[in-house]
Amino acid sequence: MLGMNLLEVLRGRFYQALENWAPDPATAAALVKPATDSKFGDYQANAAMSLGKAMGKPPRQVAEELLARLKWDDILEKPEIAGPGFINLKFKTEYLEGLLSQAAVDSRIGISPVAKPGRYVIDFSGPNVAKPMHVGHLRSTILGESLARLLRFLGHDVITDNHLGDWGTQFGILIHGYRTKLDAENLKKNPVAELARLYVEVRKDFKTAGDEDEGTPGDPVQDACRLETAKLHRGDAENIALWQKFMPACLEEIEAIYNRLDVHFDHVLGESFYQPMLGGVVEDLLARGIARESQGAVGVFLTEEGPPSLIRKSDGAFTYTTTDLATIDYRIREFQPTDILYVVDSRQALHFQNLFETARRWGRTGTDHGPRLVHVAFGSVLGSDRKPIKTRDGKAVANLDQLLDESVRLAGEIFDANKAEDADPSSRSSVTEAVGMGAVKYADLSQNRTTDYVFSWEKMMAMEGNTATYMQYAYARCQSILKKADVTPETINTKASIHLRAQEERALAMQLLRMEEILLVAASDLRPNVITGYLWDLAKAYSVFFQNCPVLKAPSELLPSRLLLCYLVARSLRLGLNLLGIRVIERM
RNA sequence: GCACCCGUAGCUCAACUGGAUAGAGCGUUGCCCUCCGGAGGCAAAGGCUACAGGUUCAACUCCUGUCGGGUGCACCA
Repeated sequence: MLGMNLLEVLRGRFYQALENWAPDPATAAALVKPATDSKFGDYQANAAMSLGKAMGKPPRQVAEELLARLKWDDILEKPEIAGPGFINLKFKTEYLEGLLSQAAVDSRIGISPVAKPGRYVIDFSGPNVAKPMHVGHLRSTILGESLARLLRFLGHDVITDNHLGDWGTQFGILIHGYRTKLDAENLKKNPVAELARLYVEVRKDFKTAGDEDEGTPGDPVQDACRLETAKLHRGDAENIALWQKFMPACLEEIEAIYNRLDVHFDHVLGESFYQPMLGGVVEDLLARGIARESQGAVGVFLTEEGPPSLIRKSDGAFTYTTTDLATIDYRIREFQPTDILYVVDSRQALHFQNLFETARRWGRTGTDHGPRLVHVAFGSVLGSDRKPIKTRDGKAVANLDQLLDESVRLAGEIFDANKAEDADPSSRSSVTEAVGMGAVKYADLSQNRTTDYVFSWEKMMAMEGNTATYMQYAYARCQSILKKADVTPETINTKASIHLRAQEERALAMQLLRMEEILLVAASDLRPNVITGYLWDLAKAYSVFFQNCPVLKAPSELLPSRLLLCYLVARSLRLGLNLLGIRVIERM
């Protein structure tokens, strides 16, 4: 299945033409890009302008000489030079037809796995257990799952790991609640609900209503909770036993959300898992002179003047930096990854910068050894007032489970309003769940992760424009046509020859053939919104095709070709949505 | 005080990492249902890309400064 990536084909051709002729052929070949406007063709080569300077010739002359060296006539129409020296490239339609025919019979729709797979450890979601999950956890969870699916599909070895906050101060709160406010009966009947209740009840007694579990000295309730946490960390048998008693219920609660979101982890190694290793980490860093004592604490001083990263507090407790260092060490030993991705809020950028630098000094990573450590940062979730949503802002938005329920409820309204000719009432719950989850995920993934995310039901549930629902709908329409033509994935003639007569057919074909190129961009940038942008373009191209090219009523010589186009669109949409963690629906 | 991120149409966001006339959705204004699913399509209006310099054949993109917003900076994670 060679040669399906149009961009790579062209770059390869240009590289050959440039080699032994122009300086730095690789860089110049990389200047082959998708056309900025379809009226210029399919792709364009922008190398002549800069080469003109380097070679001391007019750019248009460089373009002409370059074209004379380029082998194009088997796959391209005659390239044209435009403007200051742009080379416009347009594929021969027969070439596109041939590639689509190959894609139609290929289980991966013609998308090749990468030549050199890496091994990625992806650290995402990482909620604090025993605290209700809220919208803030959504982005990491959704983004991480999508990146895992994308990299895996491209042939990389992917290891997902949920680094749970299962050793923090929230357990002090729970233990204190357990000792003072327990409803023993309820704990037996419904442990998840009772623990959630205890957490909320104790938090109500805090003097300050912040987002943090700790912070106000002199608050008797907080002091009591802190004491319980300290006892737990010191290895107090009673508190350890309580922790072990609480954990299954905590895990059960988050597991339910993950199931609903169709999110899965290969490993769930929380902070507690690394506790036995922390003392050794500190000792080793001290012994190597990377960390030193200061004011009773132990820290890594990365700059002369700035504050250190503490790895042991003056009370002897370790910090999350210590845990993260132990985690890096463990992952390198256990998995030998080429890359470790941290899908975490951009507010922790400084922490990761310091962490990665410390890991480097520790010898765990370097330019010639160890994994690439990447903080896949994303913006905050904001309310409609553009202020970050805090847990305590409450409302219907804060609690994740309620949010998902609301999304499904809204999807139900849409389902009921829809007058689908063959609506199947028995499928209502599965359809609304898929539409509801899809809407939430897509709204998030379709936005560049680096920017803050304004939470809006209106936008999330919008059924027009670039949304999950539109994609799911486009998919269902494809399926509907195939069904009416009485073909199935098993019976459709995938070997029928493809004819791209109308310009709408050709435009759709180009879009279909660009998927590999797009997925590679999405993967190298770790940005799923590249995929949603592609799906939106594909769906629009399909819609235009659909509007202008009858399928079922097509002339008999075109019918198999157009059916095959519908089939390929359906498969591409399904694949793209699947990489985003969104399910398709056969009828909706 | 220091550091990092961000200022793009009325609103929410793109712009494939330096390419041609900065694009979508919502909202606004017009069209298109005897037609495979109108959750659609076509068109119009809307911009000094915060501002001022600089680099370049070419700047939303890179550099410097100014203004405005966000976030983070020794014992929370």
